[in-house]
Amino acid sequence: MTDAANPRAYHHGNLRAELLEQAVEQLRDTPPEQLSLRAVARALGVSQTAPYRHFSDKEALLAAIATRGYHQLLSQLREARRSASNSAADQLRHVARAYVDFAEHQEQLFKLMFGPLVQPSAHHPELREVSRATLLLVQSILEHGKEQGEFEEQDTIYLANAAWAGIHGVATLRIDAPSLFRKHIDLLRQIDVAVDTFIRGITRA
Amino acid sequence: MTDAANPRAYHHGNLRAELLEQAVEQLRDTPPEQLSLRAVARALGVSQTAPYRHFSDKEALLAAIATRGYHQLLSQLREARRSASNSAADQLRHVARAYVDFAEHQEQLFKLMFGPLVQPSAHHPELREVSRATLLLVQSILEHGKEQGEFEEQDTIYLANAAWAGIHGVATLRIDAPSLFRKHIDLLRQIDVAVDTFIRGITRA
DNA sequence: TGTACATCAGTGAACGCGCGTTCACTGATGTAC
DNA sequence: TGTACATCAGTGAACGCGCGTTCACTGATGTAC
Repeated sequence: MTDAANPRAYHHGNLRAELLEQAVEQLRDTPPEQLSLRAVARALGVSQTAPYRHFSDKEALLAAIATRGYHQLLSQLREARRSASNSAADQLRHVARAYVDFAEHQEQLFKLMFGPLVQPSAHHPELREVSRATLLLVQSILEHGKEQGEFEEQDTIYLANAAWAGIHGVATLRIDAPSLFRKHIDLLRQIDVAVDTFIRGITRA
Repeated sequence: MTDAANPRAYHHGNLRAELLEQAVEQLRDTPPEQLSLRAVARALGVSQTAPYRHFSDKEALLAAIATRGYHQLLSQLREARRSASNSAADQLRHVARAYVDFAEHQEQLFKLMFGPLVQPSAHHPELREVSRATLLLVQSILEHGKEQGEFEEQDTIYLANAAWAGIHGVATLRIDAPSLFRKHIDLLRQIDVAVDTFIRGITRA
């Protein structure tokens, strides 16, 4: 999102965008709880109070990052679905891979998005909306499967939640229990086993 | 674990046990990252350096708490399995409920156990062992199901991971995405849908 | 049973740290005439 | 085109905070004879 015509605006310019970018950068190896406004400003060579021109407080910065993260995740999931065939099962497999991939490559950002620091429900309508859209995507795939006669007719909400939980669980355990879930495990195969088992569980006989 | 004969030992006594207990108590409404050694000591009416008689540093305290947590979780899961019938499917259902129940009632402790603050692999062999035992319990149920001819023959490790991920995902989303996973959702039904779908996916035709 | 001594659990003052946030300010940019 | 002024983005010093940890200490408990 850097202004290309203004790569390093000096006094005026795109500090807001640069703050977001730098914060995401720092989330590459810093847990969200340890992210510090001062450190972000420092890395940008700007005074530690400069961020307050663009964000009312730290929480506002975090919320903006999380929102950005959800947009990114959502667009990657949509892209994954688009790249799959018309089979709902196939779409689910692709989306699951993209989801875990996102968590794998943006670990701390993923944690911020699903952590207690920023709660979608609070005063962030945009954040709320975009996080909801993620779940709706999964629901939509299941609906599609039903319409095509691929899947059994069941309560979509609970089923979608179950599917999402399975995917989210793989992503989370990979991060949170690496000693049990990383060694000797082929991640792609693990995802496929989880998704395929789920699909077999809801496929029309 | 309080020494019953010595409920409030004054100068000597069970400070170590009381520190653990108080820390767990504080984890009832404080995220693990915010748990402070000083606050624990303060709550016990003891000087802020007293804990250093019993734990070499903060991390040692956290590791002890996590170990305790795993023991507790493990024993509750075993109890759940014991209370189920001989059917592997039934056992899985009971264990899943106990797992989510634990996470629901000991949210912050659960996060500590699966968070980055304490890593089982490091210098905590007991922690490592007991966290591994949790996964082995799930594996054992699946093996049992195979032996009884209930379940199909498949790679147990990947299947156990998938089952665990599904359960862990429900527990985690319940905590981390309450706005999407709490309202209008009957938790018990949600668990059953997830487990039953999984079971149907691996049941012998 | 009594004394001398070692050990052990707890004290309290002090250290240095990085943090979020406030405040009054400065100097550059944009606008009206 | 030039001047007067308002606005806006950034500065730098300072605040108060709670933290983990160290240090030299004290006083109670346990042990040997």
